[in-house]
Amino acid sequence: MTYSEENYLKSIYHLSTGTSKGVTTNAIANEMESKPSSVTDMVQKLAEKELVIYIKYQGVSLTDKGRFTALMIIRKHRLWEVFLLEKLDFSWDEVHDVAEQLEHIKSEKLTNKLEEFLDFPTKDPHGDPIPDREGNIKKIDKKLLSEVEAGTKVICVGVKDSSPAFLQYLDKQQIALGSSIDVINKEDFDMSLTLSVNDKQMTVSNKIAANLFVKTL
Amino acid sequence: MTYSEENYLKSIYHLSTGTSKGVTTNAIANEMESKPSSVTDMVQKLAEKELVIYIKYQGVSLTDKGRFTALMIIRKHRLWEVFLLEKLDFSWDEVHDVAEQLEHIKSEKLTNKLEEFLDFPTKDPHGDPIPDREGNIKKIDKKLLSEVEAGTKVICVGVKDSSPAFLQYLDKQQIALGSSIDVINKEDFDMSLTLSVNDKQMTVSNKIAANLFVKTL
DNA sequence: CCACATTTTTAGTCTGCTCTAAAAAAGTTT
DNA sequence: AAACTTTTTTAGAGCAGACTAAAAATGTGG
Repeated sequence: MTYSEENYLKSIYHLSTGTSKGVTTNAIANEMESKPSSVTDMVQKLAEKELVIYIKYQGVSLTDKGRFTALMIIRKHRLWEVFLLEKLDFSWDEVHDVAEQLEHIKSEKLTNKLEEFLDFPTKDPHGDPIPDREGNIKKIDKKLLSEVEAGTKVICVGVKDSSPAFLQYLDKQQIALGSSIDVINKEDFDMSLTLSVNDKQMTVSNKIAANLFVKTL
Repeated sequence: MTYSEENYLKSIYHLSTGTSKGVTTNAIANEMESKPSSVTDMVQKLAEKELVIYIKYQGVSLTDKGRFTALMIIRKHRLWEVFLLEKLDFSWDEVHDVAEQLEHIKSEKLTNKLEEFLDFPTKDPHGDPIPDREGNIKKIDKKLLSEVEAGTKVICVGVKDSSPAFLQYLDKQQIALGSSIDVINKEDFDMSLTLSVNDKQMTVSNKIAANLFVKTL
């Protein structure tokens, strides 16, 4: 299994959660910042290895084997993110790029020992669930902060946009995973929200709220 | 800098310590389990990047830039070995293969944070010194156990052969880094040694003794 | 110092992954 | 359903890294 094949499987996995239809070559090329023709090539190779099912002009979907492989890569990625944040004091926005490299390290023992060392975390620093060693992944019920009614108390469980700019904004506002958020008011005019986060009052735009996942209590 | 280029630099570094002459393509091919013609190709590429000095038919040597790069890879390798052994409970013989992958992760911040997390170790689990972030590496004065006179007390500081078979043998005999070894007798006939290790008496062959580095007190 | 063996390089080929440009299929409009 | 647009695939080519086989340089023994 090459570095490149692993990245394709990961992208296909991410694109196929939520839809039951096949993922298009264009979508994959877009996600991976490559070209559709390159995707076609690689997807044919993955189909030969029985990691995906590929029907010409119809898109791609993962086989059980392919899905498991993808989940193991995601497992590694998210475990390393936890390690970087909790043990090495990386910040929320710095973990992704390094984890992108670490996810390709091949050693089942390493992955499982790391999981143990971290005390079997179930979520990564962005609030996404970590698959277990059998490839089981829990769906976390979460909604966007922008969909919450005024007067509701919620807890921050993740982000939709994980760009450094957004994550740094959240750091600055002291909004982190697990932060308790009280929606005080929702302005009809621009859908901006007045919040109370850790007893500090603030106003955030609808764009911010539409990128923050929360859990109602 | 590619994965492959890094491995070449590392090999050239290891082969050039001890000799002042250029390293031959044959020696590199041998070390890397590849072919001399492949080495010639790569070495020319490294010379263009000013990482090595290469004179046709005369061998290769590292430039300052190349040596620094090699030392940073070795630094990462050895820090990861310490991490695997101390934090994840890997055994002496299991660390190498995984560290071989981890040494290629590109993030200066990761390396330095890892070093800090491990409390700035100066040696890896095989007793080899860890270069600091400026590329300084301490020479450790050590001799082979086979060269020690009978009646001398020494401390185990490293291994010459680091094959799993040898390391597993040492584990079984409970010989580890830092073990105190008392050379009780040296048999003239076959040069085998009678030792006292942690108050346990044992006999080892000359071959064993010729692969164990020790420090006299 | 010539002949032979060894080492090292060159030339040409292969594989994996990517790309551009062109062709083919699918989807959309009217 | 024909004409047009978009998506997707094919064809051909490039680059990195490795290899084999052959040629060139070096080293060595008589």
